[in-house]
Amino acid sequence: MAGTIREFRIGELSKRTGVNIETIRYYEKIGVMPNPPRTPAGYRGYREIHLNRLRFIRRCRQLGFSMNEIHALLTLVDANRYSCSEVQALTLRHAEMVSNKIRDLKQLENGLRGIASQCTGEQVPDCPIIDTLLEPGK
Amino acid sequence: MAGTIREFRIGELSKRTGVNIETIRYYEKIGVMPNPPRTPAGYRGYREIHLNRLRFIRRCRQLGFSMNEIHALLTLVDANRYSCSEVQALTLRHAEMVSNKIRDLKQLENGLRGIASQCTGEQVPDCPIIDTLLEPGK
DNA sequence: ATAAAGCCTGTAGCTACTACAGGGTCAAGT
DNA sequence: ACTTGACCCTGTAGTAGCTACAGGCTTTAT
Repeated sequence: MAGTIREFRIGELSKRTGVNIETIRYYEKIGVMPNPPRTPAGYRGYREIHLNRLRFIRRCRQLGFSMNEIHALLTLVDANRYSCSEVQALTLRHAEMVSNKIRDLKQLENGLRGIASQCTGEQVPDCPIIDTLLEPGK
Repeated sequence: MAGTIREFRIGELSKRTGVNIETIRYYEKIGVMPNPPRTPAGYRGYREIHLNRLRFIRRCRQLGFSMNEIHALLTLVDANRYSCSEVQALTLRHAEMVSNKIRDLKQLENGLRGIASQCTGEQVPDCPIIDTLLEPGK
């Protein structure tokens, strides 16, 4: 019983991870997922190890890591010579980028609400938003 | 003197707006910038009107509007039958999207800092971040 | 006269996928 | 045995919003 390793197809991998089939094949092409063994008919045969790896990737994506960053993480993991501090550094660097983006978006939102608040909201063809956007000056 | 309309080339338009040359031609191709008149040699000839329009577009982009949204705004402006309330609605709709994005990114940042805080930061090859990412469960 | 700077078109590349087209394979039902 | 439908395969093209050439013409300055 122990030792019985069940293989499954890409469709099952897709359903169990929530990553869609084309995306899995794409991950294989760009090298973040390994080339799995094939059946005689050419079907990909996956195992638990692939499931874990794909979940790892999916979680990283949900955390907003780029494929490059994920690649870096996986390289560390694959080499089995990653150190906690390296991974932490990568993570915090990414968190910095995220908080910068938040800051930018907040400014942007303020800008938008600011110009929108100047509108009367009436049905007149003369709008402070448009006027603002058309103003000269770089 | 008044009435002397100076034409200028794409390079000058680019410098005065901060939008680069290829992007200007791209905007022309997708129809947000008009086809300008050409010199006999085929050079594009721009005037103040183009400058204003391009600045409008650039500002919209800085405010995070998609090209589709900009297209919609410009169509309203071009038809000269826009109403302030339409423009305001479009702007507020966009502001909503921005604040949603901010909310998502904040969650994301919390997630990242949360897992990073579990690290010792030491040079050991065993990392709670990696462990977390490798955990089973969809 | 020539060299440099500027312009032209058109195509390919970037991210991270998604959506086909056109085909092969497999298991179940008749 | 045969057919149907679900599944899988490869490869290409599309998405957004640009950017970066390649290869060639024009204009300007020396």
